[in-house]
Amino acid sequence: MSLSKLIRARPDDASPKRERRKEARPGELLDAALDLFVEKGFAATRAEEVAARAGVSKGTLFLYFQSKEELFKAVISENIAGRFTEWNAEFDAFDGSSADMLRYAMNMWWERIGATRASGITKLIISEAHNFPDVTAYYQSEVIQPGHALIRRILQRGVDRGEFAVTDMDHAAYSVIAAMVFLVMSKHSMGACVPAGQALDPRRYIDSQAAIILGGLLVRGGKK
Amino acid sequence: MSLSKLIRARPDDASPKRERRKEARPGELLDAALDLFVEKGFAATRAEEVAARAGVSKGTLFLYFQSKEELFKAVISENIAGRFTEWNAEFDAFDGSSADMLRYAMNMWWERIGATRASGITKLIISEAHNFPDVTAYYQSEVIQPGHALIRRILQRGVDRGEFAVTDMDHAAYSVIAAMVFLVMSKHSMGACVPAGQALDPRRYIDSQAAIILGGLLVRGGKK
Amino acid sequence: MSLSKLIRARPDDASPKRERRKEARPGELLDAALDLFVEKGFAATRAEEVAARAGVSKGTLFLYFQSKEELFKAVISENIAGRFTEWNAEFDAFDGSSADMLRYAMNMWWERIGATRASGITKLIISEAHNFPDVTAYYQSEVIQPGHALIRRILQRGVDRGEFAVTDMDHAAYSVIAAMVFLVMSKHSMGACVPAGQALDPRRYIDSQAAIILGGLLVRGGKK
Amino acid sequence: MSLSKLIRARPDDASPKRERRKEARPGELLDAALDLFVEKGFAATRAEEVAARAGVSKGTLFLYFQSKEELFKAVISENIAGRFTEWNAEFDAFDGSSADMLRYAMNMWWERIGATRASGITKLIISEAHNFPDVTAYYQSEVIQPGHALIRRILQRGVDRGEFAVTDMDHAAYSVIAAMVFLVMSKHSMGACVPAGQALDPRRYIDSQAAIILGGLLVRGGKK
DNA sequence: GATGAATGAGGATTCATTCAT
DNA sequence: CATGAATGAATCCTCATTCAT
Repeated sequence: MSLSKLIRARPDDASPKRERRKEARPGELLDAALDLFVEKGFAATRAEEVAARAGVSKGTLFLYFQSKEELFKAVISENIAGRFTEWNAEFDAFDGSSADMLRYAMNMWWERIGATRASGITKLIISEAHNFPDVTAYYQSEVIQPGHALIRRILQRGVDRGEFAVTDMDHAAYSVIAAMVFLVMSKHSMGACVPAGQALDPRRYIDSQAAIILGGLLVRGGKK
Repeated sequence: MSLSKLIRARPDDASPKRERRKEARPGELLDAALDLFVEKGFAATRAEEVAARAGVSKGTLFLYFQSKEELFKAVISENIAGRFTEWNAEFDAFDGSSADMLRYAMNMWWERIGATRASGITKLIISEAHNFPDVTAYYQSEVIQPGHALIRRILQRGVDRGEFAVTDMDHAAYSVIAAMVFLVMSKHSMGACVPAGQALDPRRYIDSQAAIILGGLLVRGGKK
Repeated sequence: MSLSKLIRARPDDASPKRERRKEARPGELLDAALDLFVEKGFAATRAEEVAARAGVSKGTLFLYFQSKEELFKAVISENIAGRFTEWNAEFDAFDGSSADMLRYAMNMWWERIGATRASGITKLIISEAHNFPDVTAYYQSEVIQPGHALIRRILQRGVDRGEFAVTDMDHAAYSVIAAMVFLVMSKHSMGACVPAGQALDPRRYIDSQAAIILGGLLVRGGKK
Repeated sequence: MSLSKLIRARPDDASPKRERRKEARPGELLDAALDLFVEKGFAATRAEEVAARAGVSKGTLFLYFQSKEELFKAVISENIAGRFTEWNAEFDAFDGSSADMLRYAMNMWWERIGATRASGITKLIISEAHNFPDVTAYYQSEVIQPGHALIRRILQRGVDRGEFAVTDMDHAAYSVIAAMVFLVMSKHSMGACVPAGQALDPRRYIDSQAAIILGGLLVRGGKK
């Protein structure tokens, strides 16, 4: 065994660097960060690993992001928070019944968030938010609030159009959120709480939850 | 210098430290640990904090528990794992219908676990299990397995007595677990995912979930 | 796994206590200490282990010995230092030639020290003395000095009786000590520096070293 | 908050700390480590002290060496293990009699190891090997084995050329090693076992030991 | 005398972050 | 812009020693 083998070549578990792209972009860092945070947890992911997976050096990460927490916020922004504008616009243009709109919203969430890597963010927030108050605050104001607003908006539309009868708007919105949270949990974390691997079918779960929720909302005799 | 000079004549001098002592120490430590783990997370809680809250020094904690992880396992044992014997005995003696038995089980869980500090353990496992494989393994074998067995046992009893028609035992058991996990999450972690504080009424949630589950289990025309 | 198994029953590796003798004596502690110190090293032996092997509690050890270092000194005293009086007396009474006296001394050392557990003390001093200055000082004054004096005394007797011609007394004494140190090292520590297990025959080594030393001391034509 | 706000515009503020940097760091650390390990013992030397003597911070040490034990191995490699290749080459080219070769080897060892700081390593192994099995194993395979092989090689050459008559190769090799170990011990550790400071003359000791060993090896009437 | 519960100083190692190049 | 060498705060755990009982 030679001396050189006894000297740390490189920080221990720096993942195999992908081919360095000349113009390493913040985007690649965000990508790598999302993967690693979801895979290993936020606290357990080392900044250097993120940099390595993005094919840049540790220093570069901090060139673009002030801190690991800011990186997390940016990941949230990139994958969820920053898309509300687009989603809101989409709903502005929606033309069908409010029941369809709600079903559409829930399915769209599944397609664009729930079924994608982005769903891991929700899991991360649930798991680790406690230790990172800044991130929690950011998530509250940039995701929870707009998300809740979006749902209320659909419900309000139903009420305004005489389709829904809503007594407690918050509670109704909450039912929708609960379904989504539940799907995320069963996808990411329930492993530890469930013995075998019988996964829930998400589409069917969404449909059945939507049906239950609408059952409680629809004006009797009104349009479906 | 002769041997006799090396043997001490009398205690040297009184230092300024001494404290009380008991044998209820482990209990006090487990108590403090549960509180702090739930409040701050397992990883984020320092061993010394646990000791301090129990009113002892750091060293004392390690006198009773080999490591922080062992302490966690002991917390799990004390609050959940160690109580399955008692619960199993209770169900041995249960006399009513299997539907009542299931409702009773779910409500009992809420009273003894869900509504108590112990529910925090489930949250901890969901949040941090990933980083502590030993603890996860312990929880799997000492909580998940026996818990699952207990539920299956109730379902099997229903089948054996002609009350339930169960096609997929695992899936049915899973529905029960899902309800409990959901309650725990909404109590401990959903804060981050829900805007206002409209808490779900756990009793009603349990009742409604039990109704839904039983709706899928009961033999038509059979005894309720 | 029950809670009680998760709580440390007893300090980890406290050896199996021998049957507690009603009158645990310092002697048993010294015995246990010598064994353990030689086996594991002084620093690496925990006070509690010594106590356990002696069948008493940790507290009792400190009742008899002010500190672990004092215990070490007492071990030295008991096994080596304290026996010089007896040895000196023995040599006062010695009647043969000085060459025989030297051979006798070297062989006696082997029988009473080198071949016994006590030889481990020399090894300990060589290995660990550096970190325990008090012990070193004690060993110097209670073993090295009297031992050296004893050897010089033999040499001086040879000179006084016209048997030896000694030019450098210290150097001559040193040759004797070197032989003994070498035997101890080869018995206790050389393992790490020697590949196979071809042990040196100590008796023959002593004889040959004695012959060499005497070859340098004896007056030509004088009595052997 | 938009994504662009999360990306840092400029470095925040200059903190009051910065130091020099090089790539000769490992060497400086190995140097400092050898000094301190020999001076205070391996276990008794704190990692931070090594770093401080090398003029760097604690963290820097662990940047280059995975652990204190790896640092020790690297010290061994740098000072002894890594030099066997060179030594073997030197002996490949040796041209004189095998007796000269043996004398040369012993003297060369003294010059390059025995008389230098590197000799402290042997002492460390003898003293502390017991508590660090990994280091012991490394030393065995990287120093003891090749060293023994080197000596046997010289002896075998003597036999092959009809110069030596060797009955027990291991025992002969062992005699050579014993001389070297003895010198190391008298230099580093015997202090504790010898009263005054009359140091042995190493050169003369080596010569006399070589003579004795060769006395037992040389074929009578053969070439010297 | 004995006990053993309690203490707390001491040290290796990790990793986010900085900054000279 | 990018690098990566350097930093040092933070934390678990051990074990000699004390002292109330």
